[in-house]
Amino acid sequence: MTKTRLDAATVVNAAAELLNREGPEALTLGRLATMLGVQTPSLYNHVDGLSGLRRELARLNAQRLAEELTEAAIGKSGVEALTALAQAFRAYIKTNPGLYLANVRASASQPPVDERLQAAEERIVRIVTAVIESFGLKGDDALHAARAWRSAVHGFASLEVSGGFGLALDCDESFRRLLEVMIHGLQAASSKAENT
Amino acid sequence: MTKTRLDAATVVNAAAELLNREGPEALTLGRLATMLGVQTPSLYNHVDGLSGLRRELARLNAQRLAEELTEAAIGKSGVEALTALAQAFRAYIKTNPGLYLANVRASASQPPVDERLQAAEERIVRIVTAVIESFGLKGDDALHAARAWRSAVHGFASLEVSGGFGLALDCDESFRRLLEVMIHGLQAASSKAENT
DNA sequence: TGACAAAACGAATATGATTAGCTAAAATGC
DNA sequence: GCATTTTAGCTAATCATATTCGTTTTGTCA
Repeated sequence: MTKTRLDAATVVNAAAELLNREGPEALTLGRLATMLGVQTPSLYNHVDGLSGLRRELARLNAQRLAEELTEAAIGKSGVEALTALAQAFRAYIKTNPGLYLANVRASASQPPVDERLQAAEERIVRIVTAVIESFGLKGDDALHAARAWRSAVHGFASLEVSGGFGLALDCDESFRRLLEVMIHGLQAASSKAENT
Repeated sequence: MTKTRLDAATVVNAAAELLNREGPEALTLGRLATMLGVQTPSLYNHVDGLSGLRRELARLNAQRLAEELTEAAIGKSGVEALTALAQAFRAYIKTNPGLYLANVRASASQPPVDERLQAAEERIVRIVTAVIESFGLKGDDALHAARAWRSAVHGFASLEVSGGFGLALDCDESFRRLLEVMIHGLQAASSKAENT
């Protein structure tokens, strides 16, 4: 077991783990360096400071999520695909709460978005839209519906992991019902779109 | 116009404004002190450091939101109330993006929650639940439906202000359709609950 | 007016991010 | 295999920010 040298991926993965385990306050270059058995300035050989690290984390988050969603959707369509996608989405956020929530920020500020981040985000949109289309919606109807579906699932899981649901009411049951509501509503939207 | 002395409310309001205007990075005690024409340590007379300030901001956010929702729901019921509530919720987040998003964190960590924060959060849950009940749902059915509704609206507005909707597709129209989907789905859930 | 309490201040300290310059190890080219 | 070049890592120094302390100023009110 020889001590291998650090690389960017190792640094970013360790940062993601720290973020998930101890939350945003804990993500400090010092902590990260200790975790990796190295001095703080050495991290600058692999990431562009704290803000560069945050950019990498945003990319990692989008790529991991796209990965999970892709896998969940393979070989399914219609209601089955929509349900599988929703469950994968929620499971991802529960596994990566810190990483996921760290990337929900009031943005519209950094126009030069990372290329790989943008690619992964487009991939996510494409997967969701494709599944929605397998549901009978096309064009802008599908895009609006994809936004609705994503809002519901993202919103539920965000509130869940951030403790927004105070009450002692079963979250699994709530999620099941949310999906029922969305599927009913989308089916109605789908019928309506056909009569046009 | 004599120079009035500072108080806690002024400090917290200024912090909220800074957060909304320039985002979480910009919220620093130094910036805040400059903004208020005072030296940094003076702020400690009014708030308990940066983490105390963040607690106050969480409370302010919940109270402002509860306020807006209450006002929007007055004198309405059923679909009309649900729609008004959703629009008020979205409008609130668009007006207070920094303040709102700063309080979506992976928590479940600080058990000694501020009393006024908790009161305001309960108030929000009560308003939403009451409106859902005016829709024909009772007991746990109403609570699950309230979670669903809140997930959808919170999710939509969060994604909207954080730039999560990349495409150049009208957000107002997407929101209108999201509400249609939710209302359809909740009506279906309501009919189903009646046959029990 | 005089005493008390609250607010503000300057100075000092601690932590964390960042930069610079140096060294040693690893990769590369011959 | 050896010389050159690149790269990772280090120490030391600097900067920004949060926080504490003791003191001074400023309002309040008896």
